[in-house]
Amino acid sequence: MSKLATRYLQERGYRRYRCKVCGSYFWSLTERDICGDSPCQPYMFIGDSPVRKKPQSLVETRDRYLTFFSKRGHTVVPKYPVVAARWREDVFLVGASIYVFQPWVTSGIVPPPANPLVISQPCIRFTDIDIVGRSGRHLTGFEMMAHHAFNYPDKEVYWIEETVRLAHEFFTQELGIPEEEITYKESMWMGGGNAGECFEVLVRGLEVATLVFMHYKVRDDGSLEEMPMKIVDTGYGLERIYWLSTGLPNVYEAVFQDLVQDLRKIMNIATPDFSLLSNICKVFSQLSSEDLSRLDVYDRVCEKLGLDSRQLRRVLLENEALYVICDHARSLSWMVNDGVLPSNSGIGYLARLLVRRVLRYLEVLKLNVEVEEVFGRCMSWLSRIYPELRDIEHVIIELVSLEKTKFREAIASAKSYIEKIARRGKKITIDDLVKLYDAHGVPPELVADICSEKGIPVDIPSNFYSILLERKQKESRKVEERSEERIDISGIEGTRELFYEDPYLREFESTILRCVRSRDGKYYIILRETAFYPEGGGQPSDRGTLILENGVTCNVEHVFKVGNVIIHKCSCNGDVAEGSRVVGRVDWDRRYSLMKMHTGTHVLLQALRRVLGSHVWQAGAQKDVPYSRLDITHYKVPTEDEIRKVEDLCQNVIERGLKVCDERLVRTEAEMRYGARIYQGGFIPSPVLRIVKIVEENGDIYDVQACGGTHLRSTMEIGALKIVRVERLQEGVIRVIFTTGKHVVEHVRRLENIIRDLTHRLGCSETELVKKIDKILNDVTDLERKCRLLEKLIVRELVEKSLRESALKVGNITVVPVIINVEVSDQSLQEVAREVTSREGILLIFLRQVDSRIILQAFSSSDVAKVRSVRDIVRKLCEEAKCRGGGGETSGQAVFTGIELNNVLNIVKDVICKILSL
RNA sequence: GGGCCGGUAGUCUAGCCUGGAAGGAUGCCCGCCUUGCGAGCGGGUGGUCCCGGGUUCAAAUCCCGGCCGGUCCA
Repeated sequence: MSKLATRYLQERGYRRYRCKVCGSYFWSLTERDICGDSPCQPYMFIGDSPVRKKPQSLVETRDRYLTFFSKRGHTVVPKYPVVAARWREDVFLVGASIYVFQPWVTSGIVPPPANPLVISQPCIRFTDIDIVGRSGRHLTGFEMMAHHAFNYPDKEVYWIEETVRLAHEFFTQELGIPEEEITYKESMWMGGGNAGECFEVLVRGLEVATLVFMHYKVRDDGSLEEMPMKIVDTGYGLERIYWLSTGLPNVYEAVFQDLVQDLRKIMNIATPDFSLLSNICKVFSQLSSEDLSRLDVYDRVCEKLGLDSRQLRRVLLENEALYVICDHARSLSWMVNDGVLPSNSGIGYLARLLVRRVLRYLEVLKLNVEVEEVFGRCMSWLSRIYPELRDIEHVIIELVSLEKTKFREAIASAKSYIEKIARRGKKITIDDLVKLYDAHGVPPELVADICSEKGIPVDIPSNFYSILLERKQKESRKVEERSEERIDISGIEGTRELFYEDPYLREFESTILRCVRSRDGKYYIILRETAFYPEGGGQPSDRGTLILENGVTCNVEHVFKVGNVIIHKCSCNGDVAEGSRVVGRVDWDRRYSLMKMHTGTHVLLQALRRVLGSHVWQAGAQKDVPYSRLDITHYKVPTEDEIRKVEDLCQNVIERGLKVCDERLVRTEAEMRYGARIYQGGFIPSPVLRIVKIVEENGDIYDVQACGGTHLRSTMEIGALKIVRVERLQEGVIRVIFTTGKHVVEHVRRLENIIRDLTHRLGCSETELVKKIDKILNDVTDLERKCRLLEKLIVRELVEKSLRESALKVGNITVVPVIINVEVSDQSLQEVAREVTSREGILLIFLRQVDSRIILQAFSSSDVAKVRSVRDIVRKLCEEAKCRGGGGETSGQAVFTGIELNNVLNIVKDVICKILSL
C-alpha cells in the first residue's frame, strides 16, 4: 500500500486506481482508468464549471481561501517579495510558497512565523515562458496559496491525514465541487533543496493543487536524506482555481477578463469566438510543452480541428500576444517593485526578457499601438488588484519606453547588417541568424520581416531555437576559488562585541587569548572582548592600537571575523604574550567618521527610495573615508533635480535629529514586524538579525534594515551629507558616491582649491573661468592650424628647392629627393606629398634623420606606379642597402641603420635610376 | 557570473579578414543658380581611428590587457 493512503479518503469511499495513460496511481470516488490530469485527459470544465459556490473575482478567491484556513486554526502570513535573493543566495526568484521558509525554517534553525500558517505568495517561474499565452494554463507570474504545517520531532501539528481532509473540505465545502469530480494523483515533488511524496489534486483535467509531504533534504549529488522535520507544503493555484470556477476558455481570459477586453479595444483586435478558443484550449491541453513551442503549432491544431489555418493564425497569434502582455506586465511589475530592473546580466535579464517578449509580439503583429499605452492600461488595472504597484506605474512605463528605444535601435542595426550581406550578394546563413539574435537581439521572425520588406530571400529553420540551444550548451564555464587567511581558532568561544554594547566606546581593557605570528611578521591577536569593529556589512574595520602591560605597542591594521571570533591583524614593536592584559584604543576620528557614513547610508537610501520610487533597493555599499558609495537598483542616472531633492531630504532628516536604535530579533519575527524591506544589505547568514531603525518624532519608522554596523544615536550627528557623484555601474544599477560630516567641508575645500588654482593660472575670476577656457581652446585650434600651414610652407619650399637643384630625370619620371632637416608632423609631410604627386611623373623621396636612424618616405604619382610601384622600389633599396621597409602602390617607407645621410642619398639615387630605367 | 558583437570628424558609417597616404554620407561655413523658399552645383571646415602595452621598417587593421556600450544565456 502507498505511503499516501489516508483513512479519510478511504472512509469517504475513495479507492486507488492506476492511470492507463501515464501509469500513475491515483485515488478516486468513482471507478476510472484515467488519472484526470492533462494530457491524459482533456479539460472538461470549460463552459461547464463544477464549482457550485463560485467566487466573483480573483481577489475573492484568495480571500475565501485565507479565511477558510484561518477559521481552521491557521495564522494568515503576509506575502513576501518575489525576489528570493534578498534572503537566500541559491535562487533568484520565489518559485513556490515554501521558498519563503527555506532554508532557515525548513532546517529547523528558526521557528516559522506561525504554525500552522496560511499564505498567498506571488511566485515567478520562467521555465514555461515559451508557452505562456499559448498553452491556456501557464503563467510566468502566479499566486501560490498554501497552508503549511511544520512538524518537529517533539511537536506534531498535522500530517497527511489532516492535510488531505482540509484540502478536500476546501474544494467540496468552500467551493462546492462535487467530490466525485476530484481525484488525487500520487507523485513526488522536489524544489529548493527539499523533497517529499505528494498528491496532485485534479478536477476535470486541471491540476488545482499539490499537497507535498516534505521530509527529505536533497543532497548535492541528488540523493535524498531524511529530515528531522516533517513539513506540510501545499500549493493551490489561485489563478487556476478561479479559472476553474469561471469555466472560461483559458486562464488568461479568467484572470485578466476586463484588462484583455480593454487591450482589445486600444489594439483594435476583434473579440474571438469563445467556443473556438475553448476547442483550441482543449486541444492544447493535450500537447507537450515541446510541441506547443513549435512555430507551426497553430497550423497543426487547425488541421486537427479541420479549420482554415491562414485565417486563424492571425486571430490566435493576436490573442496569444494579448495574454502574454497581461501575464508579463504583472510579473514585471512584481519584480520591479522588489527592486529588479531590466538589465543585460543577472536577475535583471529576466525582467528584460519579459519586456522584450512583449515588444517582439507588438513588432511582429504590427499593431498600431505604442507599448507605453499598452503598459499604461495594464498598470492601472494591476494597481486596482495590487495597490502597492500604484507608486511604480510611471516607473514601469518609463523603463518600458527605454527598452523600446533600445529594441528599435537593435532592429535598425540588424537592418544595416542584413543590407550589408545583401550588398555583397551573399545569402543569409544560419550563422547570420544566430549572430543577429545573439549579438543584436533580433529574433528570426523579425529578420524574415525585414528581408521580405527588402526583397531579400531568407530561409528560417523551424527549429531555430533548438539549434541556438545546442550551440549554447557547448560553451563551458569556469569556477573561481578564493583563498582566505587561516588562523586557528579552535577552543576559543566567540569574542564579546563591545562595539554593539556601546558603539561610542573608544578605549577598553581586555586579555590576549591567543596570538599567532605569521611569516610576514604580522601578529594575529584574539582578545576576550573588543571594541574594534571587524570588517563587514560594507563597513571597513577599525584601526587603532593595543598597548600591552609590558609596554609593547601593537598597531591594529585590520580586524576581521572568523565564525564568532574577532581577529586583530597588527604590527608590533615587541613580543606579544598570550594571557597579557591590554588596553585597546580605537582610532576614534576614523571610526566616528565611519559611523556617520553608515548611518548616512541608511538616511540616503531611504531618501532615494522616497524620491525615485519604491523599486529602489540597495544593490551594494561600501563605507569609507573620505567618500562612501551606495549602489541602488534604478533604471537611469538620476537628474540633477532629483539629486538635489534627495540631498534636501537627507539634510532635513539630519537637522531633525531622528533617533537611531537597534534591537535583536529572530529572523521570522523581524520579517513579520517590518516586512522584507529589512533585507537591503544582502544575504545575512544568521537566524537572529540585528535590526537598525531610524524613528521619526511621532514614532513612525523612517528607515529599518537588518544591519551589523555601528551607528550613531541620532541622525543629527551626521552633520551634513553631500552627494559627490552619480554614475551608471551596470544597467539597472546606479552608484551614488557621497560624503558626510567634516568630509563634506574637506570636499568643498578640494573643489575650492581646484577653482583657485585655475583662476590663478588663467588669471581670471571664477565667473570668467568658462569663458576663458573656451577662448583658450579656440586659440589652440587656431594655432594648430597656423602651425600646420607653416610646416607645409617649409616642406613645400624644400620640395621646390629640390626640384630646382637636385631632381633627377629618368625617362618621363622626375625623382625628387628631399632632406627634411626640421621637425614637422607626418600629417604636413603627407599633405604636401599629396599636392606634389597630383602632378604626373613625380617620385618624391623624403629623408629624415631620427636619432641614429634614417627614415625614408616615398610617394609617387599614380602614373609612376604603373611603371614601378613604390613597393618594388623600396624592396630593391633594401636589397642594395642595409635597411628594412616596404610599401604599397604609391607610397612606402624604409628605415636605414648604421649609415650616413649622404650615403643614403647616393644609394637611393643610384638604385632608383637603375630600377626605373630597366 | 559566462559567451558573443561593437567603439573611426558634431552625427551616421566604409576600410579591419589579406598591415602600406583614413574614404563616403550628413551637418557646419563660403560662393554660384533662384524674385524668395525648397533644392541643386562648386569650394572649404571638421580625426589622440576608445585607452595602454606588444609584434613590425610600418598598426584603424594582427596579438595581449583594460575601459565603455550593445546583446544572448544561466
